[in-house]
Amino acid sequence: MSLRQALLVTLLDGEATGYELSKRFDIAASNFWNAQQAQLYAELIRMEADGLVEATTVVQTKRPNKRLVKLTEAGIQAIREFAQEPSPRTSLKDELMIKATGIDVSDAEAFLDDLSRRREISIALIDRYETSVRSMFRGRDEDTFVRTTRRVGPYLTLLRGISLERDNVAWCDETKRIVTARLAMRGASSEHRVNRTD
Amino acid sequence: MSLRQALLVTLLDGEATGYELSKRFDIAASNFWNAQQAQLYAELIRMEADGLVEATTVVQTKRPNKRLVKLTEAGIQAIREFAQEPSPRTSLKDELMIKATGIDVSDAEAFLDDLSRRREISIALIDRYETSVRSMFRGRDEDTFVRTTRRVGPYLTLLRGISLERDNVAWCDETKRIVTARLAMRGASSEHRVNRTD
DNA sequence: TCAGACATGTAACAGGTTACATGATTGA
DNA sequence: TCAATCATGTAACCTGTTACATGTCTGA
Repeated sequence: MSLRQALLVTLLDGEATGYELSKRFDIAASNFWNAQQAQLYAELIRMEADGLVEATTVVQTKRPNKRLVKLTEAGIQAIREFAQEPSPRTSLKDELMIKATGIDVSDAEAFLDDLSRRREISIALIDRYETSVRSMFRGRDEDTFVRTTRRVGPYLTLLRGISLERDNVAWCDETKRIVTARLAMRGASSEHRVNRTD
Repeated sequence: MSLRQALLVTLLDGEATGYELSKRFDIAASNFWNAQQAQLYAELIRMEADGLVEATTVVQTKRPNKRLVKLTEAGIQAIREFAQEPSPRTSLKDELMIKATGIDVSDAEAFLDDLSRRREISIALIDRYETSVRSMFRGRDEDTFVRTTRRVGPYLTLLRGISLERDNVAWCDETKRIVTARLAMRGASSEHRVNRTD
């Protein structure tokens, strides 16, 4: 149940509506957590019942009414308690890796398409994360930023996101190289590949 | 429902019992998928019903009987069909990143402990993955291996696993540096930190 | 005029986790 | 003798996903 904790730390950026939170989540937390908005609204209701957040309804005339959610002292306390427990290892699920494992029995073309799609997504994410870093720095260099900012947490996760996506790009390039080389070979000389003991 | 596909490609390494599969999964698939064994046995039963795998019961006297599971033609076909569909973006969930985001209100010591635990795990995984690569290569260099091996898929995912864990180590080191620097600062000079506009 | 942003929720279903049940064999 | 390995499964519970419901405002 760490969706709850993910929401709590996201609320450190200030109060928000469920709708805003789901966007903030997409931008700020996208490199380490994900959630559907249906799940998010449900969890917010439970968090309110447990006293971790407070909600005030803002009546709007031109829009549906909204519920502004903010952290309570108990919510901040819950973040501190969570920090005391050791974290399990990252669990990741990447369908592209399943396909990579099965490449030797599958169609290489479709896999290469998937690879280049993934590469583009990663490039776009790097750009987004780097823009976030620049706006956090506000002209300061890294050292000054780290010494003077009130919140360094979001910067740490952005660093991880950037290196993760750069690595993704590098892997896509390397994999494309290997898969294309084998494709080219297959056409050229199938006689070399008979009776291998591999 | 890609646990199914993850199991299918894992079975490309040859037939196995559910028990063996769960271990193989831990070793070979741990850098891109995870599953509980309860889930795995249940899925294998469904896969058998769908004709993707065949199971034969091996009677044992000194051990409980076991069911050897292997891929059918339909199973291999299912891998091919899966490869045709585009993959969604990776979904990752990393509690350590939640803690990093909340570091500014939490206890830094506990976080640093978690960091060094994570670092150790990553170091151990790199070692394990590199051993796997060496045993795959069987003395060949990368280029020769790629040109002559029957299955390059597992190598591709190992490459991703190695770079992922190296990156993890680098992030842990960088993060430790930043967090310790801020810790040291806090004690030294709180007057510098009053009335910042940040 | 039409898509997309704003805004909150419910219901049904699918997927994943934890605990339990059973019990012999093997190596430290 | 004690923990780990081999070996398969069920049941209860928790989490996560998809589809649906509703309706206005704003900008292209």
